[in-house]
Amino acid sequence: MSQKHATTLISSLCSRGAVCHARALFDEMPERDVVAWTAMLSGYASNGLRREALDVFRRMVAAGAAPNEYTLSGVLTACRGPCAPATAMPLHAVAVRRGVDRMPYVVNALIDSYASLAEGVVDARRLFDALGSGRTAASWTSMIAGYARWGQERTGLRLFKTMLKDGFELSTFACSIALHACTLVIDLCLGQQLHLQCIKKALDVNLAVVNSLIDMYCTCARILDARSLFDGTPERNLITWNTMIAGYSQCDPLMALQLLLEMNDEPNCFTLTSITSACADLAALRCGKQVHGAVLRRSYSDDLQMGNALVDMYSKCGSITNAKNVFDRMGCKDKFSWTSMIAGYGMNGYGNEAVQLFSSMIHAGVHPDHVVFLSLISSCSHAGLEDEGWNFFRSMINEYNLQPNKEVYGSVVNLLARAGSKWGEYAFTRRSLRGIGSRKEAGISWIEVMDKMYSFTAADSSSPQVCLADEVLHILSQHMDDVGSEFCHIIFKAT
DNA sequence: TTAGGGTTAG
Repeated sequence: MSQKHATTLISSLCSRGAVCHARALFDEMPERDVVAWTAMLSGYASNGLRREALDVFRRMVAAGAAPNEYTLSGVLTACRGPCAPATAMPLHAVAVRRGVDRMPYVVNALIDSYASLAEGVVDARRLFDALGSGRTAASWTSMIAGYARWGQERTGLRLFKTMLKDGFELSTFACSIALHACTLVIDLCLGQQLHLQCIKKALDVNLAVVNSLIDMYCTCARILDARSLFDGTPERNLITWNTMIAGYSQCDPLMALQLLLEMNDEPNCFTLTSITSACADLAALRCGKQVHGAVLRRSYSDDLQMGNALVDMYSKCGSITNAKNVFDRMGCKDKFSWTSMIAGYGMNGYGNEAVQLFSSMIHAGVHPDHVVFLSLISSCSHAGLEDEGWNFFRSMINEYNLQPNKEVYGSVVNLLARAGSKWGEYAFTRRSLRGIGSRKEAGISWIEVMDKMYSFTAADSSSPQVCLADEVLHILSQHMDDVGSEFCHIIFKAT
């Protein structure tokens, strides 16, 4: 077999996923030119075998074969994202040395690789700007996707509009990325405009576009629009099902379970995470345990998001021992894992455990946010740990420089109101809160509410909660909507 | 004979 034929065969085998056969053939080749090396490494890269792709590249260089523009764009594909086996920079240097760094495919692959890391977005933009009129549709989409990926969705959407102004046709790629950006910033209006454009240009037959549309409608609380698209799609893939199930798990958990039963595909890790979350919302412990069994059978236990969802589910189902078991077995934990477990302790009345776990979290080097403090203060409130809760509130502001949001204020008010007879000990409340500064929420300053509560308490310390009730309820009825629920809970209990 | 961009979970 000639080298040319062998190379064609390697490429063909890889495109069908038969990478091992391709590699066997590659190893048997007596001689390999740059095309053969490139076919092998690109084959690995396109099958997600990134380390292998990079390994072939290194062996190729060691063997003295000179990489060309095809090689560079192939190996750069393997070097995207935070888990990439290498970063773009050394490959960029190779491309410069070989004189191929300005070739369109190579530049686009470089933009894509740089923009796959948060710290590389600026470098990607520099390359993108330098391209000028040499930009292709792929340059635009890689750059827009880079912005959307790293929290600069608005910049991405502005670039998307510039792209259209510059005369580039709306492609399925650009459209799905732009829709994803709309989803991230919850821009239903732009999302709907894009939907209309999709219909006009017949892009709505593309599954990635449809999936992005479904996701956008689910996130923008238009579940019926999402469902109508879902029902109207003749071809659905696992992502379509997962997106719809995830949408339902947020607003109609029973329907999420129903959809799982209708699904023909084998559920994956994404599916089971959403289903676990649906079970959590329904407090359906038996169902949740079955899902956990399915997770174990499929070896999804090591997945971080899956673990977090299971901790949350067991916590909300009141099974704190199971929650802790899952938490302890998690090989890798993030902020959400700790928050779910702390909140789990709190909602099940284990205030001391929540406080201890917070210490462990700090010890583990995880930086707390509003949600952690909200869980903690709420845990302390439920467990009668007023002093601890109040100290956490102060530490949130003074040590961690976090401005309390309305939920945290609500929880603190709850904490103080529950203190009951100890209320007098919090005489410093008003002064301390004044120090924080006034915060207007829904037309009323929380400080004003706290002031009111304080003044009524001071006026009749024998029955502070009852005294609070009428006045606070009056304020709430005039100015509060959803944020008042925590107050109302206290008030109804007190009166 | 070798190369590119997109969509799903807490």
